[in-house]
Amino acid sequence: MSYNEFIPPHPPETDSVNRSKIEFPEAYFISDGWLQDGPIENHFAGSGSGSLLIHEPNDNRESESTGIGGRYAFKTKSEVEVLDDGYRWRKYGKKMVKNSPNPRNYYRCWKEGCSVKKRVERDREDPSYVITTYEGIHNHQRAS
DNA sequence: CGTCTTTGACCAGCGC
DNA sequence: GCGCTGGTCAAAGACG
Repeated sequence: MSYNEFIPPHPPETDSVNRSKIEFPEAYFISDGWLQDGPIENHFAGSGSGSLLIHEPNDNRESESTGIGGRYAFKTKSEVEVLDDGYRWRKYGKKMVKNSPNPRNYYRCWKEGCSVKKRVERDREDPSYVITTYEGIHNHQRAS
């Protein structure tokens, strides 16, 4: 298993019946510095060291079509905060946030027309943890 | 030499 | 209205 196999989470298939259900058909997350394979919901259901912090699906139809949608935050244990997850990320900002001695980094998907953003920040309590927030949906396949 | 990060400045929203 | 705070821009430089 390598970092190249990591597929960032993306919003679940919209289910008109039960929107609150969280499904990540082929998403993975990082735990203890290693990639875990399998659906994210399985890991979060268990007692893994990673955890889903927030999940904010966007019910706006317009945003569904444009690919700008849900927001997902993950708290994972990892040495590195920037890794090759199959997408190319361009760092565009760094900021010191209040209430934390650690900087927060801002990344945007390299692909033009794809407005997916991610935000990486170390846990204030335990610096060995990294909090990653994904925002939006990739409107393209993973590009090497 | 091209690509990507760095970093301070800039901007917009919000509370006072 | 003003200043703080979080988010973004863009020029310059690091790095292979």
